[in-house]
Amino acid sequence: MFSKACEYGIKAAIYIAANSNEGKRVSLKGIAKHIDSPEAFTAKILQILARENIVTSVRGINGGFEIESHKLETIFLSDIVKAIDGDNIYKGCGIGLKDCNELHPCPIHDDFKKVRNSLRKLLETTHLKQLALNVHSGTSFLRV
Amino acid sequence: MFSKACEYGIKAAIYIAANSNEGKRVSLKGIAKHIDSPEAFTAKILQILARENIVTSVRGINGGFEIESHKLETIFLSDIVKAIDGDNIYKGCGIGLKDCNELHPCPIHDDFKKVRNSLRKLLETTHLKQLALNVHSGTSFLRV
DNA sequence: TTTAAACAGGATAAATTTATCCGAAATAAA
DNA sequence: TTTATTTCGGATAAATTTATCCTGTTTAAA
Repeated sequence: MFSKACEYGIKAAIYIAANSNEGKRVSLKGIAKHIDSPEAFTAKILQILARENIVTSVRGINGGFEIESHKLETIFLSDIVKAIDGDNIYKGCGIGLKDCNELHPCPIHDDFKKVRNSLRKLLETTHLKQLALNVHSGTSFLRV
Repeated sequence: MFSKACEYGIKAAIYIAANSNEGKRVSLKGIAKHIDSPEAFTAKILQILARENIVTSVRGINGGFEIESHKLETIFLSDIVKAIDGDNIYKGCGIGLKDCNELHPCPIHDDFKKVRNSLRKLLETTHLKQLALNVHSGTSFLRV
């Protein structure tokens, strides 16, 4: 569904969000450990999220990553997916046609439109705060 | 969503189905041309579909690929996707956790379950005959 | 029986994705 | 100011996916 990079990105963002919600900044090392991802690769992904202003990075001692708390409810999964994988997953044609649309549909166009739309809606309405709260309360988990 | 190989596989299967429905056998060359795919790579994918008894291959002059007509309504998109990409796309966890389930859900488990289920249902209820008929009638298209 | 058409499948190459390494830059604390 | 910590970002490597090539086998027709 999503690329590995995107999966790491989603997990990392949720972990950072859960901590930022408590005023805690977290380091790359801590993130990689908690979401069970390769450290250096995760660094690359966090750089993308930082460039896109999804997370804030701070260098030096006691540095790390955080998300401004007022942003927690305005960053949606779609923002993260779009930054890393692009939006083809919920916009493109199911069988990869360049020119697939209502007037010129591929054979599975109508069926896939529903799935893709429900995916898009989900990603565009799920923000980091709700995910972070679930993790924090122990309702859901980020690893194993 | 699907791998390139799987996209080619779906298109090829629909094209073969549309022709088999009219009693016509089609060659690799003809398939690749009509679905706009690389010939040698498409051959590999058709080998997979042949091994899985989804399509029948015939060697030699006038050979090619066909699908037994009685099978057209019993081969579903899920069979093709499963043969090429496996079923992780509509069974696995959205963020790649090994042990994600109701009792131990990832943060996006519930939301994704719906999308994945609708995808699974779609793939498991759409058979080749209906797709082939749409292509044949000009209601939908396989390329460009 | 010879020939040409067509798929099978192993080997290899190209492209992309995933992952690692390392020096540079920034920053807070000693 | 020095030092230790931590992210940044370029280079490189490993793994996977996508794509090509070539030889062998099958088959029908000449």
